Amino acid sequence: MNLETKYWHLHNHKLFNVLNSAELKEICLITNFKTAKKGEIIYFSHDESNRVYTLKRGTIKIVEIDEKGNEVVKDILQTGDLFGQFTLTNQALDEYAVAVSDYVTCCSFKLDDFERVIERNPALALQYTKWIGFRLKRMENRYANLVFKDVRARLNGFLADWASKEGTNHAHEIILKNYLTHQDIASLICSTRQTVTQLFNELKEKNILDYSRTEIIIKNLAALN
Amino acid sequence: MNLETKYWHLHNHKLFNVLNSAELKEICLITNFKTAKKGEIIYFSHDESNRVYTLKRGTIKIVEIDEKGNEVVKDILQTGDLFGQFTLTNQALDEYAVAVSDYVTCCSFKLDDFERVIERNPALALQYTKWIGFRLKRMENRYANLVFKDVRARLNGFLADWASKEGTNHAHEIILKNYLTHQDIASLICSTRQTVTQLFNELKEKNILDYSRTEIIIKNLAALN
DNA sequence: CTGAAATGGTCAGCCTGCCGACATCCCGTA
DNA sequence: TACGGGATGTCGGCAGGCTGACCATTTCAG
Repeated sequence: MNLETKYWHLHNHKLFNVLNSAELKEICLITNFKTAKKGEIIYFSHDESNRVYTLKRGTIKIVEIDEKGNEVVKDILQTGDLFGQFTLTNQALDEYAVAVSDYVTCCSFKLDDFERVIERNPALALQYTKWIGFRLKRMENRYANLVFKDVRARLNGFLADWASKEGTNHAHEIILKNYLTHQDIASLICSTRQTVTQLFNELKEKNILDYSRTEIIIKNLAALN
Repeated sequence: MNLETKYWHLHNHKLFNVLNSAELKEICLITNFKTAKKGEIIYFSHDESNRVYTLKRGTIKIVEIDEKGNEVVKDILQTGDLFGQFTLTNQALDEYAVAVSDYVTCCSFKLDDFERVIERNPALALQYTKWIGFRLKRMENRYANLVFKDVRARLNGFLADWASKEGTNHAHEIILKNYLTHQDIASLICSTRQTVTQLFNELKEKNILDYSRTEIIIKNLAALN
């Protein structure tokens, strides 16, 4: 990929828009680009040199693995998000990132290079710090959810959240393109496939939503709270 | 509190030791100090101007409150830790900090002031970012614990952790000064008082530990894993 | 010293939601 | 169009651990 394209890609990123064009060009030099199709694995925490990734396009999921080999979908990330060793520490949990949509594009930096850039750009540093702060807040929220709410409330909250992020309005209905399986959703809200299926059918019965394998139509958003 | 004392307080902090003395003196000017005794509340997220705190001495606990008024001990912090609006965003969960030990000392900055300092000190920015990253990692771990482990495993893990942080060795035994109630512990590992009591007695029965209201003596650390 | 409040101990009952098992449905591919 | 694998639907069983209830013990202020 040539520098022009890289420049264009980074230019509009919320994280890098605090940089002037000279600084941006400098970053372009240390950037690596990568593309992936649906189902392809983008990064593996243990067989990878320490890298920070930003997602330029598409949707990916981050899957965490515990000692016993259980897998849990830890996060769904959209365009603009960061993943990999973005905490700037090199001790990672066992996790990998996999493309959920087609045409995923992301760029990455070596941890060391990125640190050096941050050290020279205070505005970027501040921006980046806030970014991570956001992630921490988000994680704290998820934790609180798990502590305070039951499965039903967590699913409802998840759906409301999803709708507000990616839903498109169509005459009192909100339509969601569904790229997640019940298993994925279960994993995200920390439950099991069966329970999710059951709750989905319950919601359908109550006429709160309709769904198929490809989309979810929310008819009564208010009922999810 | 005079500048000399402030200077001395900040000098050895892991976060601020990347600054030279001129920079440090500058920070001293915007610092506020506060002391508290056991049981006193140090900060309340909603009736407080946005501030970042660092704990200079003593132990505190962070308590989170949900919409229904349920309280959960979110964290126990030791000397050197950060709390308050340290993510540099001004939207906080409902929480407060309360002194657990006597003679708690902490210093605080206004969010804006602190941001300005960070913007001018890239090294500090980097250090600070790593700090928050560390907190994020810790939070992710707690989340994973909740997802993967049952209550017994969580309690064992919690005790092992505690022992490694604050335990003092005495002839094959590890002694912990116990400033937490069963209720506190339950809250931290996301369980209930009764269950914690029950598990503690089980551990005592198996001769893995002894405990009273004031201390916990771990006799067989290995058995906790 | 005394009484109230906080903490710890114990138990029966029950409920959420996990687990295993199996049937069915959908969809891409050959 | 037939096949196979992944995704979804459904159900009974059951257990971890929460709930409420009550009492004993310790702590601490007045």
